[in-house]
Amino acid sequence: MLTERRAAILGMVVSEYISTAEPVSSRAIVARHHLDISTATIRNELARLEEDGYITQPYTSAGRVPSDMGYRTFVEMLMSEEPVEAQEQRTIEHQLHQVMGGLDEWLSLSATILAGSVGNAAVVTRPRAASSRIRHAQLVELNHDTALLVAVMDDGRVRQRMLPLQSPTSQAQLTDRAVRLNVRIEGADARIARAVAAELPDPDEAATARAIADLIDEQRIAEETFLDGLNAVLKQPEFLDTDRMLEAVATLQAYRVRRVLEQAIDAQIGSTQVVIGREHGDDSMQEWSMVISRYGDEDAIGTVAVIGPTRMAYHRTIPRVRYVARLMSHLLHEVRQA
Amino acid sequence: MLTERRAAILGMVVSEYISTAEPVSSRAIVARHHLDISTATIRNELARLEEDGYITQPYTSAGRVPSDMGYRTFVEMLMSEEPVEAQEQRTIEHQLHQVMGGLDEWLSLSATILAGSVGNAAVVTRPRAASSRIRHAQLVELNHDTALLVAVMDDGRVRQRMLPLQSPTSQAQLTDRAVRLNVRIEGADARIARAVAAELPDPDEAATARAIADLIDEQRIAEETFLDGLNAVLKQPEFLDTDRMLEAVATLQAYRVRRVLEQAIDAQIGSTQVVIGREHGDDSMQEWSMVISRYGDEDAIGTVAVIGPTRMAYHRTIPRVRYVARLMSHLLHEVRQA
DNA sequence: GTTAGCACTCTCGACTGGAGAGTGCTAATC
DNA sequence: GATTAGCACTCTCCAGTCGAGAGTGCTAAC
Repeated sequence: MLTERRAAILGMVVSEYISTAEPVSSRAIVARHHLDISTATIRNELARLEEDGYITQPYTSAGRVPSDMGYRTFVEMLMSEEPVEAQEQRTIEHQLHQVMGGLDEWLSLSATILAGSVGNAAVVTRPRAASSRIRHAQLVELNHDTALLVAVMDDGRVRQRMLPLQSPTSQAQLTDRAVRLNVRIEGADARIARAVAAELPDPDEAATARAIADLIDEQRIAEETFLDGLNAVLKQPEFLDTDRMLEAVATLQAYRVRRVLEQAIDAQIGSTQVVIGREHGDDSMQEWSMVISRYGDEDAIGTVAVIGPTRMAYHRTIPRVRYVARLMSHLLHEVRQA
Repeated sequence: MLTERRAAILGMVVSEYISTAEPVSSRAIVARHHLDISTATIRNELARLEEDGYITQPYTSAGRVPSDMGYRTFVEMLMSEEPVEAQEQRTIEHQLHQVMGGLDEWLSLSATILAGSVGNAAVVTRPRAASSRIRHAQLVELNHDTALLVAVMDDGRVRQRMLPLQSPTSQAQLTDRAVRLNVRIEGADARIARAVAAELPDPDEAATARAIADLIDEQRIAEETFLDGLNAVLKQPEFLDTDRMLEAVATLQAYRVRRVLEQAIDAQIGSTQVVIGREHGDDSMQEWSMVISRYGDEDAIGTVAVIGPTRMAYHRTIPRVRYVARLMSHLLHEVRQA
């Protein structure tokens, strides 16, 4: 049973370990918190905590290190979140508002900002429409037998694709064709676009509509991710070893990270999910934690996440991920609002 | 003076060191090449080569390691390029042609392919127009007081920007405005677009033209880079040390790499430039080499480069960089051809 | 239940002492 | 004069050792 005192001691072990990265000794606990009980008492409690699986010893007679379960308990019950100060909020918003480029710049920048703010790697995915629709299509002549199809999607994203043409077509004709197509497919999802394609007699026009349908589909599937903060993570003491560092680089760039984001897809917007170490299904992620938050609205959903070693400053990271996610929701709303 | 025999020995030292990453001993040279001269003779020659600055010793009585000048001589005079076999060419082209996405996908993929092919990091920059021009603009309604400006550039790149509107405008009006604008600014560079803006009485139309001018300018300046192969580089034995590895990650992600690419801007298209170690102006690049090639034509120029430790398989890297650059030129030509 | 005291365990850094690789030099040889 | 065998010398690298130090678990007393 986790008595009140034991819980308090666990909290001290976790936060001490988070800040020092060194196994925590009974003496360190007493000294740091000026406790009125002796180190021996602490040791007794530590022994119980270890028995119950909250902490472990790297080797006999070393200090204690939190287990995944220890971190979990810390996150759920013990920590108090460190709020994002008004000053920091202003700095972040300022940085983000300076870029009037487009969605991509925002996403990339927000990953950079978040990574910097928490000292670990950050991933931001492009928002993905629950059901993607096209807003507007345009055709631009590239050469006599190729056009560029530019499609603006529901969520403000712009996609393009080259389109081989059966018969030579001028820019005027292409514009005309786009205008006619737009009337029929504006607001269409992939299924409707394909239905429209089937009805069109002209092979080039039908191909255009099919290409649009493909783009809508891809839009729904492709989840592009923006990663930053590799340097910050690699400086963490857990990677002070070339093998671990290489592994870390590989892990962060691998597909696995996206898998985790996928799995968190059922999370509520606004809520923040924490996945700690072995809680990942994936073995290769067992030394990593992720703090994940969804942003967007019922129509399009993206993900903001921070990745780092399980020894992560959860009390700082969680509110910051949540804050950036909320910010991204607002930004996205501004763009999507029709 | 670099006698013929001495040059031959230098070549052996360099290629041996490139493949083993170990200081090369006199014995290794004789053994590897079944020479009929003794190790003592080799040692005499090595002493001369060292005196002349082509090689160095990491410490007294260790084997020899090429200096930057040694590599330079190797690249200029001694090596014979290893051609890209037909089989490899086919594989690369196949991979590249499978993506019918757009310029960005090509660039990113070509960096990945090149990195994989040479076992080092590769950078590909987006082609930058010598003088950028707009081909086509389109306006899409986002909400009642914001429109999305989508501009297709001369080189097939699509740029977008949100545009605040003074007065509410319907999509029909926006389309109409775009059509009128296109007549005036198609093919315009930034200067002309600005001149057009000055003549337009409607403030929203003028703002649109100005935004287009800005996009054209940015188009010319922004040199987005696609980097891949971080993992491959970090596996090189020169980074078998956490400090060096961290430094390597930082160097590769830093702005410096782009500086080097900028400096190589005067290179001829088709030619391949090699910058070795201290030949970089930058101190922090003194352990790195880059093989750089330009691609494109007189209208738009991009860069393909490989980055790795000075101990790089130049004879393999140079022809592969050249080959990929040529390939990119062709691809770009297909897109740009009007 | 708490605590002082103490023996015990384990890591870590410093030190040491070859073994091995490779050179430079000298003197003999072609 | 170039080449080569022989050998002393230098330096690295690795394995082993040792002691200091940190921290625990246990016991016995409070």
